[in-house]
Amino acid sequence: MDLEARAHSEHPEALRLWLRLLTCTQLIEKQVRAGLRERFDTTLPRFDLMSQLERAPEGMKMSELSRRMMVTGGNVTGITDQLVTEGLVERVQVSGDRRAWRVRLTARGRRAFQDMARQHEGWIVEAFSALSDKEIAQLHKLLGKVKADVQHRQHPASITGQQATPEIA
Amino acid sequence: MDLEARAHSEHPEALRLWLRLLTCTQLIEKQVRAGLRERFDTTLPRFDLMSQLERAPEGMKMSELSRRMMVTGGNVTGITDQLVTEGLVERVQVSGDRRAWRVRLTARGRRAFQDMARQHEGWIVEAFSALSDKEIAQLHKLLGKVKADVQHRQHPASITGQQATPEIA
DNA sequence: TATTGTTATACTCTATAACTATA
DNA sequence: TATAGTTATAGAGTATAACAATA
Repeated sequence: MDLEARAHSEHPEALRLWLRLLTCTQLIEKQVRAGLRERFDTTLPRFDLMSQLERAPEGMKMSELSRRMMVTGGNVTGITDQLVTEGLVERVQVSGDRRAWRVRLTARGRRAFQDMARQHEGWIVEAFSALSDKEIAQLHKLLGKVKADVQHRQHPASITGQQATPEIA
Repeated sequence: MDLEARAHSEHPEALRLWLRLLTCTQLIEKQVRAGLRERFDTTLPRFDLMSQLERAPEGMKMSELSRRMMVTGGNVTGITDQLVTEGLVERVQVSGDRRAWRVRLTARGRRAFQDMARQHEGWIVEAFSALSDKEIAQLHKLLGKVKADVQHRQHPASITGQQATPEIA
């Protein structure tokens, strides 16, 4: 991997691809953030945390949330505190380790999330409405290669292979 | 576009695609931000501004920078101020409109940018090294459809069609 | 000693809105 | 009046590091 050996503009296609990828993500992300703020008075990280918990009915430890959300632990504490105050999630003791918590959605949190998730899915479906089902699958597959490769390069020893982890990095 | 009519999880493929797109972008973006900070003590928005100027030898107005960078005008003022202080860009009067400026790279700014751009390109080429040239072209094309469609939906009257524009939004 | 989670802090990035100067 | 740019401000989002409690 000799970066210097790569002459400038020898690979302009990769660069153009990156700029386009970044633009697409930013465009969609801005729409989603605005929608979450306007309709549900919430933010993307809060929505992200709740969506992680929705698929873990028995809850998830702070450290696991941190890893999956790709942010450091202090931030997870802050977001969790907000959601606890609003009664949307709760901290439950982990039996056998009195340092750790499991965070899980409350009944109210689950209802609130389902409401948001339905709207959110509508925004996303609309964002990709220019693509056919086949094209969506193609895009998904190509990005899968990129993701696996980048993650492998960032965390060669990782076996879980699900998400990058700022806590480890 | 009846969002309510779209039953939950009726289009899980679009949702999965979005999560993967977001993850890929975040993974690469974190690498780029870290690299710019560690090696050049700079940030992505600063790099972005300079890269816009590199392709406009005669400079670019603040409003055009704002539109292309997809951020509001106040932020462009702040970033430009920093770069002016460091001697990397300069403000030039626009003849015929005493309200406006052209911002352009100084000779030193151009040299500094070329240095950063070479490294940056290396990081990006590496990030997409799992893809063949053909796959990169496919991905670029598919994302092009998404971009055009999302932008058209956000700014139906726009003729330029290059970038979303927070100043208009 | 190492790990889980919390606290405190600081900085980047961004949008909003009020403002000045000019068109 | 409208536009170009600036200023002031507030808030989201994030990382770092020091810390307490427990393993």
